[in-house]
Amino acid sequence: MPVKVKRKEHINSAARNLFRERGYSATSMRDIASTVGIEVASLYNHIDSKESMLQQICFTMAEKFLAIIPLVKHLQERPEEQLKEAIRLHVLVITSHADESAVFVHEWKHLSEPHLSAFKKMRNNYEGFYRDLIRRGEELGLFKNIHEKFVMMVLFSSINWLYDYYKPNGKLNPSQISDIITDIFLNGIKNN
Amino acid sequence: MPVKVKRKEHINSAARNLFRERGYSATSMRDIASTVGIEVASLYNHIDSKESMLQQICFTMAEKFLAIIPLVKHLQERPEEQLKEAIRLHVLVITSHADESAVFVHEWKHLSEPHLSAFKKMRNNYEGFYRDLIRRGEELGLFKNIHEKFVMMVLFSSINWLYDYYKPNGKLNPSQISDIITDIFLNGIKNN
DNA sequence: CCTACCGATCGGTAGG
DNA sequence: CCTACCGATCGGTAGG
Repeated sequence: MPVKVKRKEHINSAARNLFRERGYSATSMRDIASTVGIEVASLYNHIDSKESMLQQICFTMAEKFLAIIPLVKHLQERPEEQLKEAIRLHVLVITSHADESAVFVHEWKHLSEPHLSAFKKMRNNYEGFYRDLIRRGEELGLFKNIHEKFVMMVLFSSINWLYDYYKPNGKLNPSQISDIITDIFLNGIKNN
Repeated sequence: MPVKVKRKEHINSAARNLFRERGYSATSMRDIASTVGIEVASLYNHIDSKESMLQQICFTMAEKFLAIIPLVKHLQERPEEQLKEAIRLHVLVITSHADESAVFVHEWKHLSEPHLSAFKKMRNNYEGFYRDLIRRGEELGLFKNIHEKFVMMVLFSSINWLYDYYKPNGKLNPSQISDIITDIFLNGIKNN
């Protein structure tokens, strides 16, 4: 990898990590510079601005999540199996990008317009996909009849904290994690 | 209520709300002052510092949550019923203090020492109570045998986002919310 | 990639 | 409760 690209990646990875640990607002460009080991001014040879780094993280992750939708739809199976597969892929994205996932979940509100609106739109699309799956499961009598938005929220909140739990060398690997989540969640909402 | 107390409460409520909406770091004392309708300097006749307001919120909420433990233990029932009651009370605290709950969940990391350590200790005690309940349920064969820390995390993450969902005039009241959460969660972890 | 520097804003204080 | 102000720090730029 060229030296310049490597340095840029170093800066972005420091930013990701600090944004996650301290939050976007509490992280200064000086923090990032000193983590990387260069002067603040030098950062700007590689990146455009503090917010541009936040944008990159949020939108890259949004795309990774949205890419799950066509993969799952392509399966053409029942809502239960589709949901299972969607959870499996979602967990894979989170566990393989823990820092970025934390920033995606918590720091998007610091985006400025028009990025903020664009981000919310993408997130709504993603959530809508799960709501539809849940609604279809309810209509087919597979799931209990609960307000889909509520069930969707329970699912997402159970899943979106995994970046905090997951450790690459921990007791559970991504596959075991999604199995357990799927087991608890699907048994929880299953009719009978 | 005396005028002075009323003004203080006004300041604290503005702070709670802004800390929740924008985050602690992104909220300035000038934001709080202008929401209340006074000058920044005047804030300091009522409060000690920006962090003192964060401390007040975090520790007041920690105490409200910890107060649930003796109430539940006093019941002397099976883990399943104790867990159900704990969830009911936890949801009540969150739904009746939505702003403070959001701050409690997300902004505690901006506490300085020794408050930060004290806060973490209280939170660990609270989480430990739920882990014990879950472990006892597993030992009695009532719950599936899953790593209790993981189950505890799923439970808390499902519950701690409720401040975002709950609207005082929304479709579900606190009692319905805890019924659904309990239903999904306990069926999810129940043995058969 | 650094030195030197910018205007803006930060939390907070003195003094009345 | 306000006017006036403090030193520190912010994101970012000019110029080499």
